[in-house]
This record gives sequence, C-alpha cells and structure tokens, in this order.
Amino acid sequence: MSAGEQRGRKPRADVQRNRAALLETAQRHFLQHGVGTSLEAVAKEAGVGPGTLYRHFPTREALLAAVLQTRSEELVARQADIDQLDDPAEALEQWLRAMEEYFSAFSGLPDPLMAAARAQEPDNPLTIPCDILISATDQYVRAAQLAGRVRASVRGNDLFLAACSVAWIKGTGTEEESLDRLRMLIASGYRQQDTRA
Amino acid sequence: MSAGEQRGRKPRADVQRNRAALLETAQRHFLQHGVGTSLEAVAKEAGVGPGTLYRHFPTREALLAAVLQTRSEELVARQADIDQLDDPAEALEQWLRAMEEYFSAFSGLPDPLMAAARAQEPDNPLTIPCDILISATDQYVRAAQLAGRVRASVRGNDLFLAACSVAWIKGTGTEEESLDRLRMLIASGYRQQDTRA
DNA sequence: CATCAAAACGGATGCTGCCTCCGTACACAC
DNA sequence: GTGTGTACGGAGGCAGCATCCGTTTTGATG
Repeated sequence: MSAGEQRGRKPRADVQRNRAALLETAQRHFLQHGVGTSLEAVAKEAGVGPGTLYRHFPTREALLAAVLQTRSEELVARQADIDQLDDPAEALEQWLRAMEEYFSAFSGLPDPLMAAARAQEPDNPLTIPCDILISATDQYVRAAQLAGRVRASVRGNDLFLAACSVAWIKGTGTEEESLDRLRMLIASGYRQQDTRA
Repeated sequence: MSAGEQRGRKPRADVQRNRAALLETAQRHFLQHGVGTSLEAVAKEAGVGPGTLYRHFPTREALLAAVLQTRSEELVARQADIDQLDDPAEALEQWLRAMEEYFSAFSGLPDPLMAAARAQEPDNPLTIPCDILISATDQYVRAAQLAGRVRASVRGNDLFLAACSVAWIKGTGTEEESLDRLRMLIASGYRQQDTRA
C-alpha cells in the first residue's frame, strides 16, 4: 500500500513545471497590467494552452491567490520583525504599512480582496488570507490600546478597511504626497491623544 | 439672419428623444449593474442601435458624466441647504456625507471618478466635476478651520479622497456598521480636539 | 404639398477576451 | 517496450466593445 508516502500515487513532472511557469508569468502580468490582465495572454506567454491554465486555476481569483501566496509569506516574515518591537504603537503603524504595501502589490487588487473579505463563500481562495489579516490587525490594535496609545473605540477591522482604502487610492495613480496626507489623517483618527493637559 | 435664435440652424427631434431615452435607460442599468454594465444592452433596451449610443456618447465616461449631471444638480441643491447652517463643522460634515452619497450612486463609480480626478486630459468629461467638488470641499474645510473645529493640517483634497474611499468600500458591499466605524475614524482624524485640559 | 440635402439611424462587422470540451500526446509504472 | 491514466492545448461558442456605411428620417425650402 503506497498510501503513506504521498496521497494518491504520483506527482507528475510537467504539472509542476507548468504550474511554476504560469505563476511566474502571471505575477509579471499582474504587475504590469493589473489584476484584470488577459488570462489568455498569460497562458500563451507561459507556453501553455488556455485549458491548462484553467485546469490549474479554475478562476481568476484562484490564480491571484496562488500568486499572492509568495507575497503573503513576505508579509509573515515582516510580521516576525514587527513583533520584536517594544513600542506597540510603532508596531501597529508598521503593520498597517506592511498591509498597505501588500494590498497594492498589483493595481486593482483591493477590489477582489474586499469582495473576498465580505464573502461567505468558503470556496473563494482569497477569503482565508483576509480573515487572517484582520485578526492579526486586531492583535496589534489591542496591544496598542493596552498601552494607551490607541483609542478604545478602534477595532482591527476598521484599520484593515483603512489600509485597503489607501491601497486602492494608491492604485488609482494618486501622487504620493496626497497619499501621505491621507495616511496622516487616518493616523490622527486612531491615535490616542495625550490625555495630559 | 437666424444666428440669434439658436446657434447653427436646427435641433432635430429624434436626437433629443433618443438622447433622453438613452440617459433614462443608462441610469437604470448603472443603478442595477454598476458602471461596468453592458452598453450594448443599454442601447437595445433604449430601442436604438449601438451606433446611435456611441454617436451620442463616444465613451463610457461620457455617458456616465451625462447621467451624473442630474445627480450633480441634486448635490448643488443640497449645497445651498448646507450653506445655510451656522456651524461650519456641521456644514463640513454634512457636505462630506453628501459627497459620499453622490460617489456611491452606482457601484464602481469611484474608480472612474478617481481616474478623472488625477487625469490631465481635459477631454475627460468627469474631470471638471471633480475639480469643482474638491475646491468646494476646501471651502468648507477652511471655514471650519477658522472656527477652530478642524486641524490646520487638513486640506480639502484629503477629505475628498477620504469620502471617495468610503464610497468605494460601500460599493464593495461592506456592512453599514463597519462603514459607520470608518467614518468615525476619519472624523476623529480631521476634527480639532478641544484644546482645553 | 412636394422635393431635397443634411443629419441621424442601426445593424452588420471585426476584434478581443472568457471559458469549455474533447481528441491527442505524454509521463510514469511495469 | 508496452500500456494506462493523466494532463495537454487548441478549436469553438459566447459576450461585449467600437466602427463603418447604406438607408431612413427630419426639417427646410419653394
């Protein structure tokens, strides 16, 4: 019985090769043309037929989620660094920045991401990552609240939405200066003002 | 010389009829299916061919801008009410709410709107409305700042972006409760805290 | 009322992208 | 070398965009 080794029986070679080629090409196209890029073009450039692409990734979201996996790991890595920080307010701030950059990896990414965040459908491959991000944000928020650096009324979800918004605006081509001003506005919104007179 | 009456010579009847039908139908479709709705379907339901639609409105944005014209007038009407208010902070708040509702008239509207806001192309029919909104916002901001109710660092453009963001998130189907929390966050960001101890 | 020219119509058309289905070819096991 | 099941890939059907041009409608004119 070969049940113990690898489930089923055999991981084929060309499958992995094609999958890798697709992911690599897809990432490039997402970067250059946004999440709405032509999947046919991706398949062609990866040297496979459309059918192969759709067998590996049945929907655009599935492909997107797979490509995002890599970035997601980078985010987790950054999280480790952030957790080392002493100042919980600083940690929250850096975490928000990291999320924002993650969200704006590709132009147009925030839309499917938000769609996934609200969706109940458990088959949406983007839903799970979103949930993780929201609860992680909540962690940082609570820590900063315990230190009295963030308003008590703020929730992780609120700042998740805010980060998403900034990423969305960034994706529309707004100048960096306006973005910075918006970030400041949001920061003023969640920071606990010094209660001393 | 008929130059004085109407410029050129004659406004044809069917033109106005078709234009009106197109606008009416387009508004319905934008409401039901968002700004990405099929223009072919709009044409067919309005009882005209695709060619006619494209002659009247060469681009999707042109059609959108024309439909928005109506809403735009409602906004101006509300502006008149708002200007009557004594409290400039209250006026700003209501203005932001009015803008937000305007932006979320159709799902997907914020995207082309932001694209227009940054664009230099003067042929984009949405660009002009955006400029007007931004400077109007700036007016309200300045008034509230003079009354000491809004941080000095805030600009009209910042709150324009914020309103756009909220409208965008609203369009993604987020629950009203989360939206309210986000609005609060933003409000905390621009309001001037009472400087008394 | 008849006629005319300009203006507007509208659908046929070509194109791109999505997604599926199925005959074929390949990879691995024996 | 042979067989079997898995994966391939491209042809094809569909929908939407945008254009072009022969035909119809409209208002002006005598």
